[in-house]
Amino acid sequence: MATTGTRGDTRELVLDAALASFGTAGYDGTSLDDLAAGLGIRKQTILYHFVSKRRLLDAVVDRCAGELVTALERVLVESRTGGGTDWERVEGMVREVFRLALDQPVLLGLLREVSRPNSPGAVRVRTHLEPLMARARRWMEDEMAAGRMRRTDAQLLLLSAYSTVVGVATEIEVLRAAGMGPTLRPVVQRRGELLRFLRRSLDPAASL
Amino acid sequence: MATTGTRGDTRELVLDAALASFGTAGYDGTSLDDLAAGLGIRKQTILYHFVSKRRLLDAVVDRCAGELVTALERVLVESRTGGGTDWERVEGMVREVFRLALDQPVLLGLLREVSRPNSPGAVRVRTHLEPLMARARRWMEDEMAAGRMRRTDAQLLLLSAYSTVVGVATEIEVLRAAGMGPTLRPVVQRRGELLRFLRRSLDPAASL
DNA sequence: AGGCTTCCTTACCATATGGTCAGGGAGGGG
DNA sequence: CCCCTCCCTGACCATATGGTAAGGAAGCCT
Repeated sequence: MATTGTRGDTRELVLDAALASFGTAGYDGTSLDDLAAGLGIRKQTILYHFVSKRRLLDAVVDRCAGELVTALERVLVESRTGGGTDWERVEGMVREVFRLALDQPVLLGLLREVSRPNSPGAVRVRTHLEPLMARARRWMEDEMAAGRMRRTDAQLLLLSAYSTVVGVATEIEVLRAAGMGPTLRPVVQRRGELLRFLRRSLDPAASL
Repeated sequence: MATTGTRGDTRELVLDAALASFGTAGYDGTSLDDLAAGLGIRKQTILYHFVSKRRLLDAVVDRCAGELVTALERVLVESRTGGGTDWERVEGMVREVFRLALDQPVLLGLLREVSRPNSPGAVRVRTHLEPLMARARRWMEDEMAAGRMRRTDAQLLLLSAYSTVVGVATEIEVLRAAGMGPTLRPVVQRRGELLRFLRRSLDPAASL
C-alpha cells in the first residue's frame, strides 16, 4: 500500500500516464522509472501489470483504438436507427473522429507518435485499423455497386482521409505548441475541407 | 584512413546520416554508435566534429533551415526581378516549399520530429523560423497598408500556413509508409487548398 | 490457522549510451 | 628534423534503462 490512497485501478492510472508520456515525450523518450515516479509507484509495478515497455505501448494503443471503435460504432448505430443516408453516416463518423480528438487532446500526441513510420506502435495500430478500413471499404463498395454512392477508389479514399486526419492532428499539436490553444478555427476549416472532399467523391447528390 | 575511401568531408556525411536517422528513428531513437557504424567510422569521430548529440541535431537543423532560407531567397529574387505581383510571390514560395519537401523526402521526417512539442530540436527550429516569420509578417503588413494585399491577421495566417505545411508533411510520410509512394495526388490537392486559402485571404483581385 | 492469489516492493543485473581522455598518424611550415 | 595542427581512434567511464528474481503484505477460501 502506497502512502497516497491508491483507490482506482493502478492499471488504468498507468495507462493514463503512459498515454500522456508516449504522446509528448515519445516512446523512446519515455522511461519506465520516470513514468512510475510520476505515479508514486515503482517501475516494477508497471512491469507487473504490463510485461514489458513494448507491451505497455501496445496496451495504450489498444485502449485508445477501442475507444475509437466504440465511438464510431455508436455513431453508426444512431445513424442506422435514424435511417440516415450514406452521406450522413460518413459525415457523422468524420465529425465523431474530430470530436474525439478535440475532447482528448492527449490522443493527438499518441497518434502522432504512433503514425510515424518505423514506430514500434505503428504495427499495432495497423492491426486495429485494418479491419476497420476493410469493413469501411467493403461497405463503400457495396453502396457504390447499389448506386447509392458515387463510384471511386474506396481504398485510396480511405487512406487519403486517414492521412488527412493524421495531418490535422499534427497541425493541432503544432498550433498548440505555438500557444494558440483555444483557436480551433483552422481545425474546423480543415474538417470542412475533408468533408467537402468526401462529399464530392461519394455523395451522388452532390454537385461537382 | 578508413578502408573505404573517405573522399568527401566527413562532417557532411555525418550530417546526411544524422538527418536520415533523426527523421526516421527520431532523436531519442538514434544512437551515436549506430550512426557511426553506418558510416564505417567511430562514435568519437562524430563527437569530434559535433561536440555532443544535441549539437549534432542543432547542426542538422541549421543546415536544413539554411537550405530552406536559400531556396526561398532565390524565389524571392527571381520574383522581384521578374516584377511579379505580391500574390505570385506568395504562390512561388509555397510551391518552392512543397518542391523542396518532395525532392528531399528525408526533410519531412526531420520536420515531423522537430515540430513535435517538447522536441529538443523545436527551439532550434524556432530560432530559424522566427526571423523568417517576422520578416514575412512585416512585408505582408506593409503590403496591406499599401492596399496591395487584402487586410487580414498576418501573424495568424502565417502560423496557419506553417502548421498546414507540417500537417501535409506528416500526411506525405503516412502515405509513404502505407506504400503509396508515387501517388502525390493528395499532396497536390492539399497544396491547391492551401494556395486557394491564401489567395482568398490575401489577393485583392481574388473573388471571395 | 494455513495456503493460495493478487499486488507491489527491494535488490540486483546486463546492456546501451552519451561523453571524457589520451594518443596516434598524416601533412605542413620552420 | 621537429613541431604543430587537424582528423580520427581505442580504452574507459558514469549513468540510465529495460528487465529478472525473490520476498512481503493483504485478502480470500477451506
